[in-house]
Amino acid sequence: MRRDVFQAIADPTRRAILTLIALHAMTPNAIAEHFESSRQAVSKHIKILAECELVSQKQQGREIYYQFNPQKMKEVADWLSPFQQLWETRFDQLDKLLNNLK
Amino acid sequence: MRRDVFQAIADPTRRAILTLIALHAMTPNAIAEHFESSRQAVSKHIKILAECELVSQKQQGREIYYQFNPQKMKEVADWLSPFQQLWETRFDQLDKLLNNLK
DNA sequence: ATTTTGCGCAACCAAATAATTGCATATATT
DNA sequence: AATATATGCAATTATTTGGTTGCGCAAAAT
Repeated sequence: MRRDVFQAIADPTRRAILTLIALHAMTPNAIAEHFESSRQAVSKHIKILAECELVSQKQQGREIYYQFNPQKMKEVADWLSPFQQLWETRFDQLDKLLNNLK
Repeated sequence: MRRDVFQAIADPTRRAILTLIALHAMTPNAIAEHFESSRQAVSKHIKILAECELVSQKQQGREIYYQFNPQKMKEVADWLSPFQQLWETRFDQLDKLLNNLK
Protein backbone atom coordinates (compact mmCIF):
# COMPACT_ATOMS: atom_id res chain seq x y z
CA MET A 1 0.00 0.00 0.00
CA ARG A 2 1.85 3.02 -1.29
CA ARG A 3 0.32 5.83 0.68
CA ASP A 4 1.95 9.13 -0.01
CA VAL A 5 0.59 12.61 -0.52
CA PHE A 6 1.05 12.58 -4.29
CA GLN A 7 -0.96 9.43 -4.69
CA ALA A 8 -3.60 10.83 -2.34
CA ILE A 9 -4.22 13.99 -4.36
CA ALA A 10 -4.23 12.07 -7.65
CA ASP A 11 -7.92 11.33 -7.18
CA PRO A 12 -10.28 14.20 -8.07
CA THR A 13 -12.79 13.28 -5.36
CA ARG A 14 -10.07 13.42 -2.74
CA ARG A 15 -8.94 16.80 -4.01
CA ALA A 16 -12.52 18.03 -3.75
CA ILE A 17 -12.77 16.68 -0.20
CA LEU A 18 -9.63 18.58 0.74
CA THR A 19 -10.88 21.89 -0.63
CA LEU A 20 -14.12 21.27 1.19
CA ILE A 21 -12.72 20.62 4.64
CA ALA A 22 -9.96 23.20 4.30
CA LEU A 23 -12.68 25.77 5.01
CA HIS A 24 -13.98 24.03 8.11
CA ALA A 25 -13.85 20.57 9.64
CA MET A 26 -16.67 18.25 8.64
CA THR A 27 -18.12 14.85 9.44
CA PRO A 28 -18.01 12.03 6.85
CA ASN A 29 -21.76 12.26 6.29
CA ALA A 30 -21.62 16.00 5.74
CA ILE A 31 -18.78 15.51 3.27
CA ALA A 32 -20.55 12.70 1.45
CA GLU A 33 -23.58 14.91 0.88
CA HIS A 34 -21.48 16.98 -1.49
CA PHE A 35 -20.79 14.05 -3.78
CA GLU A 36 -22.56 11.51 -5.94
CA SER A 37 -20.59 8.73 -4.31
CA SER A 38 -21.90 6.69 -1.41
CA ARG A 39 -20.95 7.40 2.19
CA GLN A 40 -18.69 4.37 2.26
CA ALA A 41 -16.88 5.40 -0.87
CA VAL A 42 -16.25 8.84 0.58
CA SER A 43 -15.20 7.33 3.91
CA LYS A 44 -12.62 5.25 2.11
CA HIS A 45 -11.22 8.35 0.50
CA ILE A 46 -11.10 10.05 3.89
CA LYS A 47 -9.30 7.05 5.29
CA ILE A 48 -6.64 7.35 2.63
CA LEU A 49 -6.28 11.07 3.33
CA ALA A 50 -5.98 10.30 7.02
CA GLU A 51 -3.36 7.59 6.47
CA CYS A 52 -1.06 10.00 4.71
CA GLU A 53 -1.86 12.66 7.30
CA LEU A 54 -3.48 15.13 4.93
CA VAL A 55 -6.40 15.20 7.35
CA SER A 56 -6.67 14.68 11.10
CA GLN A 57 -9.72 13.81 13.15
CA LYS A 58 -11.48 14.93 16.31
CA GLN A 59 -14.05 12.71 17.93
CA GLN A 60 -17.13 14.57 19.15
CA GLY A 61 -19.58 12.15 20.64
CA ARG A 62 -20.47 9.73 17.91
CA GLU A 63 -19.46 12.17 15.23
CA ILE A 64 -15.98 12.50 13.85
CA TYR A 65 -14.82 15.80 12.46
CA TYR A 66 -12.13 15.65 9.85
CA GLN A 67 -9.93 18.64 9.38
CA PHE A 68 -7.33 19.54 6.84
CA ASN A 69 -3.67 19.28 7.80
CA PRO A 70 -1.71 21.86 5.78
CA GLN A 71 1.73 20.61 6.79
CA LYS A 72 1.56 17.49 4.67
CA MET A 73 0.35 19.41 1.67
CA LYS A 74 3.46 21.49 1.96
CA GLU A 75 5.44 18.44 0.83
CA VAL A 76 3.88 18.78 -2.59
CA ALA A 77 4.66 22.48 -2.72
CA ASP A 78 8.23 21.78 -1.70
CA TRP A 79 8.66 19.26 -4.48
CA LEU A 80 7.14 21.70 -6.92
CA SER A 81 9.22 24.71 -6.02
CA PRO A 82 12.36 23.86 -8.04
CA PHE A 83 10.19 23.79 -11.18
CA GLN A 84 8.51 27.04 -10.34
CA GLN A 85 11.18 29.24 -11.85
CA LEU A 86 10.78 27.39 -15.14
CA TRP A 87 7.27 28.64 -15.71
CA GLU A 88 7.95 32.02 -14.19
CA THR A 89 10.86 32.89 -16.44
CA ARG A 90 10.03 33.69 -20.01
CA PHE A 91 11.07 33.00 -23.56
CA ASP A 92 14.80 33.11 -22.97
CA GLN A 93 14.18 29.92 -21.01
CA LEU A 94 12.83 28.27 -24.14
CA ASP A 95 16.07 28.99 -25.97
CA LYS A 96 18.01 27.42 -23.18
CA LEU A 97 15.98 24.24 -23.45
CA LEU A 98 16.30 24.12 -27.22
CA ASN A 99 20.05 24.44 -26.93
CA ASN A 100 20.18 21.29 -24.85
CA LEU A 101 19.10 19.35 -27.91
CA LYS A 102 22.26 20.22 -29.80
CA MET B 1 -8.14 6.60 -19.27
CA ARG B 2 -8.00 9.47 -16.80
CA ARG B 3 -4.91 11.31 -17.84
CA ASP B 4 -4.39 14.43 -15.85
CA VAL B 5 -1.35 16.04 -14.34
CA PHE B 6 -2.16 14.96 -10.79
CA GLN B 7 -2.40 11.35 -11.77
CA ALA B 8 0.82 11.67 -13.76
CA ILE B 9 2.90 12.93 -10.85
CA ALA B 10 1.44 10.35 -8.49
CA ASP B 11 4.06 7.84 -9.57
CA PRO B 12 7.53 8.28 -8.02
CA THR B 13 9.32 7.12 -11.15
CA ARG B 14 7.51 9.70 -13.23
CA ARG B 15 8.39 12.42 -10.73
CA ALA B 16 12.02 11.35 -10.96
CA ILE B 17 11.86 11.45 -14.75
CA LEU B 18 10.53 14.99 -14.61
CA THR B 19 13.27 16.26 -12.32
CA LEU B 20 15.75 14.55 -14.60
CA ILE B 21 14.64 16.09 -17.86
CA ALA B 22 13.86 19.46 -16.33
CA LEU B 23 17.61 20.05 -16.41
CA HIS B 24 18.02 19.10 -20.04
CA ALA B 25 16.09 17.15 -22.66
CA MET B 26 16.94 13.47 -22.86
CA THR B 27 16.26 10.38 -24.97
CA PRO B 28 14.27 7.45 -23.54
CA ASN B 29 17.37 5.28 -23.36
CA ALA B 30 19.33 7.94 -21.52
CA ILE B 31 16.46 8.36 -19.08
CA ALA B 32 16.07 4.63 -18.56
CA GLU B 33 19.74 4.32 -17.60
CA HIS B 34 18.92 6.26 -14.43
CA PHE B 35 16.44 3.67 -13.25
CA GLU B 36 16.18 0.02 -12.36
CA SER B 37 13.17 -0.34 -14.64
CA SER B 38 13.41 -1.54 -18.21
CA ARG B 39 13.44 0.81 -21.18
CA GLN B 40 9.88 -0.15 -22.04
CA ALA B 41 8.65 0.52 -18.55
CA VAL B 42 10.27 3.95 -18.63
CA SER B 43 8.90 4.58 -22.11
CA LYS B 44 5.42 3.88 -20.85
CA HIS B 45 5.90 6.45 -18.12
CA ILE B 46 7.15 8.94 -20.68
CA LYS B 47 4.12 8.25 -22.82
CA ILE B 48 1.83 9.09 -19.92
CA LEU B 49 3.78 12.27 -19.23
CA ALA B 50 3.50 13.17 -22.92
CA GLU B 51 -0.23 12.49 -23.04
CA CYS B 52 -0.92 14.98 -20.29
CA GLU B 53 1.58 17.40 -21.85
CA LEU B 54 4.03 17.46 -18.99
CA VAL B 55 6.71 16.67 -21.55
CA SER B 56 7.07 17.43 -25.24
CA GLN B 57 9.29 15.76 -27.83
CA LYS B 58 11.74 16.66 -30.53
CA GLN B 59 12.75 14.09 -33.13
CA GLN B 60 16.44 14.12 -33.94
CA GLY B 61 17.24 11.41 -36.46
CA ARG B 62 16.17 8.17 -34.87
CA GLU B 63 16.50 9.63 -31.40
CA ILE B 64 13.68 11.41 -29.61
CA TYR B 65 14.49 14.05 -27.05
CA TYR B 66 11.90 14.58 -24.38
CA GLN B 67 11.79 17.89 -22.63
CA PHE B 68 9.92 19.17 -19.66
CA ASN B 69 6.91 21.42 -20.21
CA PRO B 70 6.59 23.76 -17.22
CA GLN B 71 3.21 25.17 -18.18
CA LYS B 72 1.30 22.03 -17.32
CA MET B 73 3.05 21.70 -14.01
CA LYS B 74 1.78 25.13 -13.18
CA GLU B 75 -1.72 23.65 -12.99
CA VAL B 76 -0.67 21.79 -9.87
CA ALA B 77 0.83 24.90 -8.35
CA ASP B 78 -2.35 26.80 -9.13
CA TRP B 79 -4.49 24.21 -7.40
CA LEU B 80 -2.14 24.28 -4.45
CA SER B 81 -1.98 28.01 -3.97
CA PRO B 82 -5.24 28.49 -2.03
CA PHE B 83 -3.91 26.08 0.61
CA GLN B 84 -0.57 27.78 0.78
CA GLN B 85 -1.61 30.45 3.28
CA LEU B 86 -2.74 27.68 5.64
CA TRP B 87 0.75 26.38 6.18
CA GLU B 88 2.31 29.79 6.03
CA THR B 89 0.22 31.32 8.77
CA ARG B 90 1.01 30.21 12.27
CA PHE B 91 -0.57 28.96 15.45
CA ASP B 92 -3.50 31.36 15.51
CA GLN B 93 -4.63 29.42 12.45
CA LEU B 94 -4.78 26.27 14.55
CA ASP B 95 -7.19 27.95 16.96
CA LYS B 96 -9.38 28.93 14.07
CA LEU B 97 -9.59 25.34 12.91
CA LEU B 98 -10.31 24.06 16.39
CA ASN B 99 -13.16 26.52 16.77
CA ASN B 100 -14.86 25.02 13.76
CA LEU B 101 -15.41 21.88 15.80
CA LYS B 102 -17.61 23.63 18.33
C1' DA C 1 24.29 -4.66 -47.93
C1' DT C 2 24.06 -6.36 -43.42
C1' DT C 3 23.92 -5.63 -38.70
C1' DT C 4 23.15 -2.89 -34.78
C1' DT C 5 20.72 0.61 -32.32
C1' DG C 6 16.77 3.53 -30.72
C1' DC C 7 12.28 3.55 -30.42
C1' DG C 8 7.13 2.73 -30.37
C1' DC C 9 3.26 -0.49 -30.26
C1' DA C 10 0.38 -4.43 -28.82
C1' DA C 11 -0.58 -8.38 -25.99
C1' DC C 12 -0.42 -10.14 -21.68
C1' DC C 13 -0.13 -10.48 -16.41
C1' DA C 14 0.06 -9.41 -11.52
C1' DA C 15 -0.86 -6.06 -8.21
C1' DA C 16 -3.26 -2.05 -6.71
C1' DT C 17 -7.39 0.77 -6.61
C1' DA C 18 -12.21 2.43 -6.27
C1' DA C 19 -16.60 1.25 -5.35
C1' DT C 20 -20.44 -1.71 -3.50
C1' DT C 21 -22.63 -4.47 -0.03
C1' DG C 22 -23.27 -6.27 4.38
C1' DC C 23 -22.15 -6.15 9.07
C1' DA C 24 -20.82 -4.47 13.84
C1' DT C 25 -20.57 -0.91 17.41
C1' DA C 26 -21.25 3.10 19.90
C1' DT C 27 -23.89 7.20 20.74
C1' DA C 28 -28.12 9.76 20.39
C1' DT C 29 -33.17 10.09 20.33
C1' DT C 30 -37.79 8.56 21.43
C1' DA D 1 -35.70 0.04 26.81
C1' DA D 2 -36.19 0.31 21.90
C1' DT D 3 -35.04 2.59 17.79
C1' DA D 4 -32.45 5.54 14.85
C1' DT D 5 -28.12 7.58 13.54
C1' DA D 6 -23.02 8.02 12.69
C1' DT D 7 -19.38 5.61 11.72
C1' DG D 8 -15.77 2.01 10.87
C1' DC D 9 -14.42 -2.59 9.08
C1' DA D 10 -14.32 -6.76 6.02
C1' DA D 11 -15.34 -9.21 1.87
C1' DT D 12 -16.17 -8.93 -2.99
C1' DT D 13 -15.75 -7.22 -7.67
C1' DA D 14 -14.52 -4.44 -11.75
C1' DT D 15 -11.20 -1.43 -13.37
C1' DT D 16 -6.79 0.62 -13.59
C1' DT D 17 -2.02 0.48 -13.27
C1' DG D 18 2.87 -0.77 -13.76
C1' DG D 19 5.55 -3.99 -15.66
C1' DT D 20 7.30 -7.69 -19.00
C1' DT D 21 7.91 -9.82 -23.48
C1' DG D 22 7.97 -9.92 -28.27
C1' DC D 23 7.51 -7.55 -32.46
C1' DG D 24 8.30 -4.17 -36.25
C1' DC D 25 10.48 -0.19 -38.33
C1' DA D 26 13.52 3.37 -39.38
C1' DA D 27 18.04 5.38 -38.85
C1' DA D 28 22.99 4.59 -37.96
C1' DA D 29 27.09 1.97 -38.03
C1' DT D 30 29.88 -1.67 -39.95
